[in-house]
Amino acid sequence: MPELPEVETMRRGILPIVGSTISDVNFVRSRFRKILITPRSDQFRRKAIGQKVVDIGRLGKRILIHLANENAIVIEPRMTGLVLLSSPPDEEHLRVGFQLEHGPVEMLWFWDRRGLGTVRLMSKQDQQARLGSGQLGPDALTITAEQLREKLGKSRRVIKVALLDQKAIAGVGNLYASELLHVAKVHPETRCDRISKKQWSAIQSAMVDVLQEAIQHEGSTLSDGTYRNALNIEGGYQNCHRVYGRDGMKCPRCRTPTIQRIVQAQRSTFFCPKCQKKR
DNA sequence: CCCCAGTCCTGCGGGC
DNA sequence: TGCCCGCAGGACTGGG
Repeated sequence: MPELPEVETMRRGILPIVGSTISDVNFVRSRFRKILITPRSDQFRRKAIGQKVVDIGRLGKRILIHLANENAIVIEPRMTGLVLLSSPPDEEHLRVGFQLEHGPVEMLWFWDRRGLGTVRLMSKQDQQARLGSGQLGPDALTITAEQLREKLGKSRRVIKVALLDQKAIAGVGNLYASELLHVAKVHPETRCDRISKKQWSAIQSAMVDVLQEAIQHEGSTLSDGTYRNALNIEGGYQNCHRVYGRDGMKCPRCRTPTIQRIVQAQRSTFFCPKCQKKR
């Protein structure tokens, strides 16, 4: 479930490798389906080995490891992927190992239990094609209320489902969509084209507040315990959730036990019907 | 354009 | 106790 706060925590965790040189790349054979790695191993290795890591960025739910040759290793953890500097939770789900030199650590791992994650080495052109505005919307931390309204304001989709559309806005996933709508006091089934200018501003500022707050707590580790930071330590934001996973429990704002779970686009949504009125 | 259902994948918890 | 099934939801795809 890594969303923007978890991926940002991973990014910060691996910042110490900036300045290191990649001395080897190994794709670990596992008994499971190979995760999606492009290009194939020999080409990947040729373009990555010997390259210095010059910066580590993030766009939405993707980590970008920028190399001196202007290529970038783009990691998408998806559901269960982890980027680690310390020893991984287990050996059997290790997917990629990057050996490093001239820096403080010797290895960067990509570990992924379910194997839905991807690791792609992209040229400058690939990055523009795959991460440009045609494919990925502005990052959730920097999009303005005006941009948000431009992107979604005419859509007939309901707001909670629309917030998950990475082409419109990058970084929000299922968990934080519920959380931010609760803070913004907007009902998750509100159609985008019925949302007022004032509400778009409330959504945008709630989004930034919730995501920043979650980053400060190093993300959310749910009961399956999968998500960890780069040092294999759990996040703390799960203890701060207002509505996610709390159906039947007390709303932290209005204090009445009204939190409800509904299903939208085959995904769980949690909200307080008292605080988040439908218009 | 939009929406929905199916797909990938593993681990888990509930029900019998 | 053991087995099966449904669920979790990142992104993507094909059909309507």
